[in-house]
Amino acid sequence: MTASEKKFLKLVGANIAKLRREKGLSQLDVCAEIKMEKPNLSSIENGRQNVTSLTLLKIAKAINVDVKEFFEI
Amino acid sequence: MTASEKKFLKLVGANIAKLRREKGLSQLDVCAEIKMEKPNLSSIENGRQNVTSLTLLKIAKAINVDVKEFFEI
DNA sequence: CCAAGGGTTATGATATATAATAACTATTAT
DNA sequence: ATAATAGTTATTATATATCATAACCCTTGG
Repeated sequence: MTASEKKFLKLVGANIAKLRREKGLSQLDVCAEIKMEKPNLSSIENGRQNVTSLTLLKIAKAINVDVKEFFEI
Repeated sequence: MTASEKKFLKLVGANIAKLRREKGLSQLDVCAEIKMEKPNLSSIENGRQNVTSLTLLKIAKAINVDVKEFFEI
């Protein structure tokens, strides 16, 4: 994994966390809705995971945003 | 995989293919640049693959668009 | 003090994305 | 007719995302 790839995953994760908080949701709230364990969401929000499209879709639905918002710079 | 998830992957794949063609690139052009085999790109463009963020990043770079464009409805 | 809520880190099992090859169709050019 | 270009389908091996559990660090409230 290159440095720019790491940076990219960090950005995606940070965007998810930011949007989630703006909606007043905890990691646990989101996890409950999409049946994900909180360590895994944490891992994604911290950019340690090369998350798949469908996982992004589930998260986006849970926090009521469009997936594309996760990729805003 | 639910029907709406399938639909979502189809949309992402169709967006990739559309943007690639708009840039005048063949699947092989993109594959050469990102060292991917053409059956795999075909699989993604046809929505048969739950593509990861980093793979989307590579494709986006190769066709010179932002990843978020792959998620436009 | 201790319990609860929110988040992180580490780790192992299982499912699946990716990488790779071969064979196929269809179209276009020689 | 045949060679080349563009794309698809099928299949296998390997890498890794996901799922799951346990243990930890805060901060805040009782």
